[in-house]
Amino acid sequence: MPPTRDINLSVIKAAQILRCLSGGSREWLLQEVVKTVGLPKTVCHRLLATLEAERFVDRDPDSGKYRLGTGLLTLAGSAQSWFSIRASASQLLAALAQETRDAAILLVADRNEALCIDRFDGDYPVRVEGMEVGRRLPLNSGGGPLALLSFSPREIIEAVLARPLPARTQQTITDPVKLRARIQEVQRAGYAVGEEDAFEHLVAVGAPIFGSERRLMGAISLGGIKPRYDGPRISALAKKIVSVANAISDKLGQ
Amino acid sequence: MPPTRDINLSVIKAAQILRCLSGGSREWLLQEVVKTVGLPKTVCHRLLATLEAERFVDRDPDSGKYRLGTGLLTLAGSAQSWFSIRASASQLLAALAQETRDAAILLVADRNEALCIDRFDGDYPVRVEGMEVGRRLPLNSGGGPLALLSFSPREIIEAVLARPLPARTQQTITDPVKLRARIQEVQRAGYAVGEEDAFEHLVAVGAPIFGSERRLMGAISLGGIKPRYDGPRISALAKKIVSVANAISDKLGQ
DNA sequence: GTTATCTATTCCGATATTCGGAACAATAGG
DNA sequence: CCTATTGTTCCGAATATCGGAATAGATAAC
Repeated sequence: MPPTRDINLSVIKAAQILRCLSGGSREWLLQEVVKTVGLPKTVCHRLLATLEAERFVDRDPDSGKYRLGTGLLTLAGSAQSWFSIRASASQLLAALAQETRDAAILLVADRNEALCIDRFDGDYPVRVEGMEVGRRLPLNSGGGPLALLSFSPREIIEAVLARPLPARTQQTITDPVKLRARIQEVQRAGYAVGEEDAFEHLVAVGAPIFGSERRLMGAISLGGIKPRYDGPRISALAKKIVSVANAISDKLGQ
Repeated sequence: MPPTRDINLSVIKAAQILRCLSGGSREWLLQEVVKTVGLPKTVCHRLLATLEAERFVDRDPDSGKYRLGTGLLTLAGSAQSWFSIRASASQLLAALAQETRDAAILLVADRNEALCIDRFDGDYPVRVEGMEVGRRLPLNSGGGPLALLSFSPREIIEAVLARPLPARTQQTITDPVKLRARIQEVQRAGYAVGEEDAFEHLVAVGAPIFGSERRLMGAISLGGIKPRYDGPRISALAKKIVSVANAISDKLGQ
């Protein structure tokens, strides 16, 4: 690690460890953390002990294995409160999820990515994995992110088009020319359909949410497994999703 | 700060700063952070810069003020996944909130406190503040926490009774003798009603959730403003809440 | 029951890193 | 234009972090 001034290396190491623990949905042995982050055992141990004292890390009382701690929930709760759309959207999103039985999520743009800030699941027995609260997607993959991208200010669209487009699946649009065409399509339609372009076997339909002066505030998206999304249902859902998105926009405008 | 071995002071300071930012639901000037946490300006500045690089902190592009960052959402999402009750409860809780129009929350016991790990709001226009995801309550205040406490293992109950009972409002039970009696009442009834004992003007009804072998896994609670909770409605709601809690318990048992 | 092999934890001197006062920008207000 | 207030950069001194090695504890092997 280069001894850069004006930065605290210990905090960076601690963040590395937290990110390590956030991967794999499992509990971690000290030794596994050591191997993954590549720091000396003593350092990991000390940092983990500190993070545990601060409740950012929990450990299993029996096995002594490490996992992320509940203190993070508390902080994240405060962080979430910055997104005022959540309050306006939650009711309508929950109803949408219930009615369609699929997963309804709320996205905002964050550093040229789509960040999921809320989610409601319908009762369809196959649960959609991958887009939980806090997860991110590149703006070129998925119905929600595409809706977000297509109604973003021109400079953001150009910025995204200028950089390499990450491929999440075979279906992801990675050609900037094609993406530009797709964006125009979405702008015309008012919604975006993503078929297995963000997650295999999943389809999602997204629509944008606007605040006052038609400023883009976020997007909603409804997603489920491919077999449930044939042509006619997509059209029907698209109408519904756009109307819910508009309702949220109206609520925001007030 | 004492130079304690086996702990990383920089990380502790960073945590202090994060907690500072989480307070007040507002953005913070560097100087305000300095005053609040009591560390030198240079140190705060460096730590904030590091936390920003790690996305634990965001700053307003115009004002330069600091707030908690979106990286915390991502970590918290992983942390939340440890609570498997969430998946079993979400459907039923959402339906409960919709039907009653009030706020339905899911609690678990964490270090002798009640930790809110999920929440669904009904559409009643007065929003219940105070118990968002990540917030904590002492086990002696509020319908949910009381339900949690009353069905906890004996040793936890005794541990809580042995320590001083924090008063959140005038109505909070702070006398261990009275609390013991109350616990027995709740055990008999199968649910707990908290009237303005956790938050002024709010009433909540809580019921426990059990896993296999009747091990306590958490509690649900439904809450709203006092005028909406007269005697008859409380009785009716209690029945409903207990039945929802039982349904969640059943789902967990499978 | 004993040994071997894993773990996690503690110790402590060397040294790289953090500290933090002071000087410097940048911005706003009078 | 000057003053006040904020955020940022600088850099030598001080000290907290580092990390190899030793210890303790737990589990598996024989």
